[in-house]
Amino acid sequence: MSKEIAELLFANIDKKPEYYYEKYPKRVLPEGARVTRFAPSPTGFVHIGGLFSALISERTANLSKGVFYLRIEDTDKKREIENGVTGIVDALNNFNIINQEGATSENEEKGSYGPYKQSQRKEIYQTFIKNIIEEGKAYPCFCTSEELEKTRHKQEELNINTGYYGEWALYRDKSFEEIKTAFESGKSFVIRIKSNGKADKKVSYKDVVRGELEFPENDQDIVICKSDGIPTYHFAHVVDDYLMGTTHVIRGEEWLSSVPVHLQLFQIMGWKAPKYAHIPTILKMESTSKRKLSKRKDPEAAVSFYHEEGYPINSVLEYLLNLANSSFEDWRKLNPTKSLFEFPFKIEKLGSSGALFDIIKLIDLSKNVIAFIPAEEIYKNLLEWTKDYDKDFNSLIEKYKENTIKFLTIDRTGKKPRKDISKWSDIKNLSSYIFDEIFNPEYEFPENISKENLIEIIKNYAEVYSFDDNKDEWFNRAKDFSEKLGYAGDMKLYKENPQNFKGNISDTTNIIRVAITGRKQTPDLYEILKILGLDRTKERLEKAVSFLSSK
RNA sequence: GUCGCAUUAUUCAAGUGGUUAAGAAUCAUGGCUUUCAACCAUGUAUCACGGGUUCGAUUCCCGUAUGCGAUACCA
Repeated sequence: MSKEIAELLFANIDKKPEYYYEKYPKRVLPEGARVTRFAPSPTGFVHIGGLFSALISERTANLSKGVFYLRIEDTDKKREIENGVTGIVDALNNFNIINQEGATSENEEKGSYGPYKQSQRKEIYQTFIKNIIEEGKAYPCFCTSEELEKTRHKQEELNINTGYYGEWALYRDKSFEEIKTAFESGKSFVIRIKSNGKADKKVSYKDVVRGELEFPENDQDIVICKSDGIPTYHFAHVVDDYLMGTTHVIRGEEWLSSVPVHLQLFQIMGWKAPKYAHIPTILKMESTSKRKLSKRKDPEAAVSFYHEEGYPINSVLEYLLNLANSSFEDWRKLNPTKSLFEFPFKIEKLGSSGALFDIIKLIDLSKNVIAFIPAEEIYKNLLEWTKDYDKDFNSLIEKYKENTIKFLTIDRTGKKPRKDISKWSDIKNLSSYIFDEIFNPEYEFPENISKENLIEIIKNYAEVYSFDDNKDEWFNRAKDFSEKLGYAGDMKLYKENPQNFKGNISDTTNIIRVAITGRKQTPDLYEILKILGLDRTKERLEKAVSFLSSK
């Protein structure tokens, strides 16, 4: 009888499972190689949690000499957005996460286990569905949503578990004739599995990150094929990951509760289930409660945010890697110059609790990453980034390429490079004083020095400054000039008897700094003066004096 | 309601039946420095709570609380 049902429902399907077993042979891979995938739905931008998951999958595959592929789970046409696939591919590529197989753009893909878009695999799913109907393991259900609703209400009244199971599974044991009548009347139907699970029995399995876990068996006759003929996620997952040879399913913890269903589905299909690794969600603190990063409220949820802000790719990747394996930090300390792709990442070492996204930590990490990038390379990145996000600044740094690089070089050489840049977008503000076009000083002079003294210092400095000094000469000159005006040139002397001086060299050099750059914090002043050149230095000093005089 | 997962400082976290409970960020204080940054030093945890098992529990067990998730013809 089940054969007739299968034929009735899926007359158009003429292939057998064997066809696909042959078409997609077992992968030939080295011992221990892991095959993983990133399987998003094209329903919006890529979430930072998605990138996290993709990174972990990619690392797990590549470190084991396996395969990482990208599968598009577009079985829900209602939620799909335009160019969703391109968005995903771009997002991954922007972060140097490259899939060996799968989608490469909206309608293109590579690899021999495709198609990698679920919407194009309908025939495959239906072949397997037809097959298990024939075997009597699945059946059509013609219930309307009203009928299902009614069942649910009744169950709620009786205070028992809701759902489609056991005696509540209305179409489970219908005769062929009844099914035929319903089918021929054109009623829409779904395909459900005939669950053999018992809610009072337990299944256990070993999760790669969480260890031994135990759940009640699934007793629901869950839907595997929707009325539009497209399978549900659950069924598509089982078929795809089997045929594509996935060894490790890495996904968010929201799937944990579905594991019994998936295990059961594999068992029904007669296939060996892959290993599962359920990774924690990335959360955000809001007032006092933790919550999932939300696409609507949190700009930092979208990976494009990091791109737009100009965080280096590696900063974001290192941050995520560190979230995944906290030993990353120690490794990085021991291997400051190695590529992050050499880090012996272990999915087994993942924590299982949700981590708060900590942008302050990201910023710190990013400063460290940028500190070790040579100036020329920073310049290249900056040029690239400003091209997309700050055209004006882009033309400025192109025009003054040499000065920009010189500026970026200050305090960047040696073992302890300056750590003041956390993202490309910081640079404009940090460097604004070397470009006359955007120099707009606020003159944050120290409060404890009188206006007259400030003017005196600046005017005198304009007279003694010599462009040709080397650094030592320059500093000695600053010392002499400070002492002449009554400021201590030697900090030790000053600290012993501060009352003997009007101030110290730190005051005078700082005043010069503010006069030249408009601000209190800058890298090495000597180098800045070198970049500006003699004329502009004088000009700046005059400008500061007239600013002060006019106050 | 039912089921599952989680809980070590402000944050990320390592780790163990007996330890001074790693490390990193943040914050605070001090030091060094011509400024800032950096750097150095120091400080910050009754290991959620309550019971048990044990000579001994943060670690094992049971409850409670809180958070998160699942309970769809969404993924």
